[in-house]
Amino acid sequence: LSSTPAPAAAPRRILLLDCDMFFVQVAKLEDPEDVGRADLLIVGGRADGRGVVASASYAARAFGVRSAMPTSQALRLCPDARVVPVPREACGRIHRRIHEVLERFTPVVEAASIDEFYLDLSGTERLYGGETLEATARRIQQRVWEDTRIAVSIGGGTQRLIAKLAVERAKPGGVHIVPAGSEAAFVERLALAEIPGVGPVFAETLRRRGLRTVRDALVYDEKSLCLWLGEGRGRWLFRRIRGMDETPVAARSETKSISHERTFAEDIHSLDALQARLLPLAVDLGTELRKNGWRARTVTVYVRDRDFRDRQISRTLGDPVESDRAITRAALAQLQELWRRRGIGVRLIGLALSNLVSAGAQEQMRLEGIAPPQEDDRDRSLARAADRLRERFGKEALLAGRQLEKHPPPGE
DNA sequence: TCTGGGGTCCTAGGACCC
DNA sequence: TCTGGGGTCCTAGGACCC
Repeated sequence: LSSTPAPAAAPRRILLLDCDMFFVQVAKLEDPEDVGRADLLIVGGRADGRGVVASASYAARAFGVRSAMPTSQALRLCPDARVVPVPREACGRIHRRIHEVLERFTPVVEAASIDEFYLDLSGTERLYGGETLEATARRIQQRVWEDTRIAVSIGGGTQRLIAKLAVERAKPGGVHIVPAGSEAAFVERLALAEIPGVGPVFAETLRRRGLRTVRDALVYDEKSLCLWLGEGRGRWLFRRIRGMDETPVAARSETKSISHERTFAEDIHSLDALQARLLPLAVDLGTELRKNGWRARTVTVYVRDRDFRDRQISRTLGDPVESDRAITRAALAQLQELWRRRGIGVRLIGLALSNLVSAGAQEQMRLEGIAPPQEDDRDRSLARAADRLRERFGKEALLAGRQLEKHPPPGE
């Protein structure tokens, strides 16, 4: 170890901007079914009742309504609430507009989710005339409101973890900055379950060790924590409860996987019916894959059984594929195998594509004659032709013919 | 009470190779 | 005759987040 101390780096200036009850705000702006003025508003139901709350207005929360709660339960707590579906398209659109606004303040913007953005303002002190981080945060908040009519809360500090914890203090609609040097003291007051990344299961593991608060855990050295929790989680927790988090803010890395899943109004008890529900997922995912210029090497089919058991089969193909034909063929085979292993009522089916590669960059280096290719040029051109037709005539134009016969589109 | 949909990351075991 | 390590890739399951 060197005896010369490294020069102290200037503390970073990181903000986390969090849109307050984002789905509710977007729903009110879009005003479907005239819910703009509804006080008691729940976003995220489903007509068949098998839905959960994505977001609820503060007035509805006063009745005990919470995110991820079954909508049916929420309506028992708050019978007068209006329920609307998540306005997906609008959420994406407004997300992108907020992102654009933030990029005017710093190029280092990371979208952490649909409604959260990290900003690294390190090195902008001179640009902003020595303005405090708090003052900058308030200007950003004001500008987002003016340009998008979305109210946001902002937390700030020298690290992502601190900004994330601080924003909880800022809600609703405020700004909370943790001064440099007081990170450890800020974290010390918390319960372990409040640390991002400590979920219900981990919290219970810690509780069984007698650890409930950060203070409880601070007395143990790294070795003990690693012994109890394993190397990875022990070290992770040791650093987190001291407010240590060097993770940089960076634009999100490329997408790793894409997936679609569908929960049925009623459990499905036949392989035929399951296959019919899998096909549109495959076509939608294939379309998305090709639109982004990707190919996928791994296909995963998963189900949630009637008894809430989740099962999956994933297969990695010899070559990455992009055609509906190849995706569908793999997916159907995997579904059959899932059904063979346990043919019980199914409430949800899902399909995921991962191991994504860019179709352009993919080297054509496979060894001929080892194994038949998963798809050929004809499959790929067919899929692309189908994409063009769907673009012109709508999604229903080309769903598998069998599909249309069994499930005719609603007449109008 | 009766549990959505979209993701990321981690772990552990087995296959396979050197 | 009894049993190496290390590395990578794949698979299944699960925790966690919004």
